[in-house]
Amino acid sequence: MHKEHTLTKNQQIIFDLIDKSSEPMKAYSILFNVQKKGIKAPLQVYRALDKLVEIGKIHKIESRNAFIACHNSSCQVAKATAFSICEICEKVTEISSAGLSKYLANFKDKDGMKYSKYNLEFFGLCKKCR
Amino acid sequence: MHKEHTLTKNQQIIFDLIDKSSEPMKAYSILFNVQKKGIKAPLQVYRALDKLVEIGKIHKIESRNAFIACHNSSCQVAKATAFSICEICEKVTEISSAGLSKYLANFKDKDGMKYSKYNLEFFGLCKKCR
DNA sequence: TACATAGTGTTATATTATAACATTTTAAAT
DNA sequence: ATTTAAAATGTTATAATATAACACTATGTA
Repeated sequence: MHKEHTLTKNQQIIFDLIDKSSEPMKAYSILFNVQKKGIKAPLQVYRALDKLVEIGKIHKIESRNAFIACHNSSCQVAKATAFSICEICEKVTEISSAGLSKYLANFKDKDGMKYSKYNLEFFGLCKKCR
Repeated sequence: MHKEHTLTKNQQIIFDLIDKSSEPMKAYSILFNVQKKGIKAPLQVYRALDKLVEIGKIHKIESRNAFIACHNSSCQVAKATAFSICEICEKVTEISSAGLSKYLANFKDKDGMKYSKYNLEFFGLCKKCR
């Protein structure tokens, strides 16, 4: 469960936009969409994005440089994320699997190193595109 | 095991550089380093990088926009990659765990979707930085 | 109130990556 | 050896992604 944060005006505007979107949004597409609300510069977008990622309200899809809203209460504040990505239609879905999170949270490498955070991106074809 | 490819001149120059590097290299740092060998433009670098990634000789660390040579014969041609990343010194290590690759290669989500490819990045502190 | 922390607005610039087009090299198949 | 198709190259220009630096404002709290 997310710790509750009161979002600031810019954060709220940008979160709402991403949350309503059915697909991951890129920073400059976000910028274009919020210009009518007074957010004019890339930095204003990136600062809000950084904060939203930090508090776990959104996630960055690293392989796509794009952002989606978090809909997974078990992804402890951006620390453990997993996504499936369709290589044709680019649909991205957050994976919510207790088994997977448990496996990865407990994974230790050969040196016995335990990790505080991970990001996993699966690629394949979604139902529609198969 | 990698299918053997004969690298072209540019590919070989760029692979050698990355392979010798003890840390992931970024595209423009690569460019700077190979300019004395006649590779003058970003596109020449990116094309070689694309090909090297495609054939599995190097991997892209998505969260860092950087490239490392593959030292893991089990990462079937760029289809199944896992890395550990130190958040302080930025040291990146390719993870070679039969258990992990088996688990992820066989992972199916709720829709029974099976994936053809994945990339996993773990974050934490390396031995030195702890 | 005063203080610290976080957020904002703005301009400029750095960094990462691709488009488009002409040419050359390579490998394989006659 | 010659043709041919695919891959790679060289080049200029530009697109897309992201941060630096600085002045200022809002917010919470001691």
